[in-house]
Amino acid sequence: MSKNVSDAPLRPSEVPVSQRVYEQIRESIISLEWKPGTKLSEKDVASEIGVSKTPVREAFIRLSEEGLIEIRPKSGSYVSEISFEKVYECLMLRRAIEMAVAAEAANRRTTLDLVNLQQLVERQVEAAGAGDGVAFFELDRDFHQALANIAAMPSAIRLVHMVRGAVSRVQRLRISRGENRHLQVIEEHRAIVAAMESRDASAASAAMDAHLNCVEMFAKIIRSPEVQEHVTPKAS
Amino acid sequence: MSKNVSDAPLRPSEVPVSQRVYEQIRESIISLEWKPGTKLSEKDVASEIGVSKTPVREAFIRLSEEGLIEIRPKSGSYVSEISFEKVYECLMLRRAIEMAVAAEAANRRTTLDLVNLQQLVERQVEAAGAGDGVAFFELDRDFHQALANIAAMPSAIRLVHMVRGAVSRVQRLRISRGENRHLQVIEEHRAIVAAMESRDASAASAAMDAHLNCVEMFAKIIRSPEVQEHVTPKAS
DNA sequence: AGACATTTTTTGACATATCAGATCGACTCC
DNA sequence: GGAGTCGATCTGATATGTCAAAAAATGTCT
Repeated sequence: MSKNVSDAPLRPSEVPVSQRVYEQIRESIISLEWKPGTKLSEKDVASEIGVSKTPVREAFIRLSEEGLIEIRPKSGSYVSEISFEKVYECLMLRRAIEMAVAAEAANRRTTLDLVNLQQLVERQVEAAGAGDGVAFFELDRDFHQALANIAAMPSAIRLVHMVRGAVSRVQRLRISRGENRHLQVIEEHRAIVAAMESRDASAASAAMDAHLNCVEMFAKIIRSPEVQEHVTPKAS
Repeated sequence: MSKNVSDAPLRPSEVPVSQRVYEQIRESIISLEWKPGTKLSEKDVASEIGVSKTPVREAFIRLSEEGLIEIRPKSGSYVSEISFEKVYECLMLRRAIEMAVAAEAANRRTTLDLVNLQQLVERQVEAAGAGDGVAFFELDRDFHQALANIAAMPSAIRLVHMVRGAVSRVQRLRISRGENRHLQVIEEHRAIVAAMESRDASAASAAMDAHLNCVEMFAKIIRSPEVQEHVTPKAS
């Protein structure tokens, strides 16, 4: 009776604290709430979030593995600087991984998979029509994740997630700028689905290549004036 | 005086304990000294190595991120099972990443880079001639790492490292079997260098594709009887 | 005043302690 | 006899404490 079982079960055990801390810090970094170069003390962050140093430390480890923070032993932890080189590298890596995913998915897709992909694209059409950028963004993520599932490449999701961290900071800036290429994305997704339909691995790979054209993306990013302000000067 | 400064702990600060623990555990897993499914208790491993649980836990986190161990919260940590699906996925991912690296390296390589690559290949020829499998293996690693450096893609190295973990366990088995394709590897490396020389990104990518032909590699792995014994049965 | 040595403080690396969930076996009740 | 239950115990998750290295502040000598 004393235990609340059905009241507002916050599920204190459902999701580990370290995971929550990780996501929270990651969001703070990606949203540029914590600017590049900011010093992060384990103790301070811990007390700010309201947990002990341990989960914060574990989150720091994971974040440093995906390059979002830099841990200088016995000295301090800092939010990683944004460099064009790093952004470009991550764009290339994501493209490479997703091309492989698309190719493999084209080989493995079932009829049901195809239908699901088509539905995802349709829902993206709706979201774009409704001007719901957030939903569109999530559906885009779902689309790529669905491809990874079809390809039976779960690790690819993890790798892409890691690599996207570096890009997200600058992408967020561009998105908030009002720019959107929803209609173009939908067409590109349709091209990928079409390749899936014909089980054409090379076509799927090529369509994904076009979808994640890193050169063009990078050019757009570079042009964005908001990004310029947040990027680290070349001399470093 | 009571503190031993020069006794056994040569450089207590040189390399972090958690890093050493990580490498040690990783080696134990990859060498199959710790077989898939083995239960790893933080406490036991800690006392076995002679450190506290904290660095062990940090090592566990990193190892679980690259899929070598599986942490079941509040229950236990286990050495991950080897599955053909996972091995094949990791082969594909590595190939995809390294193809991108090769393409970018072909675009960026300087004359000095080219010379260094050629020297690396020559040293591989010597190692192969001397039958020094270990040196050959290390030079192979150096070759791929050099490509990543030329391409200015440091994250690629990390990703490949993570992905290789899953493959290393079965590759180790094949290597110990006496099989080696040193001469073939050298030829493939030469093809990559040739593409570098002509700054031909697509040729470099294709050469790397041939070098890391995952279908063929996977077929060889599957055939290997030693591997069969260590892989997890499909039903699981 | 400026460069160097010292100390003081901050910080993360690591150790230890505590807590709560998961497991498994013994026991009970049907 | 078997299914369900309860709890002893093991385990990882988290909190707290300790310590040494690095950076910053201070003092000192030239």
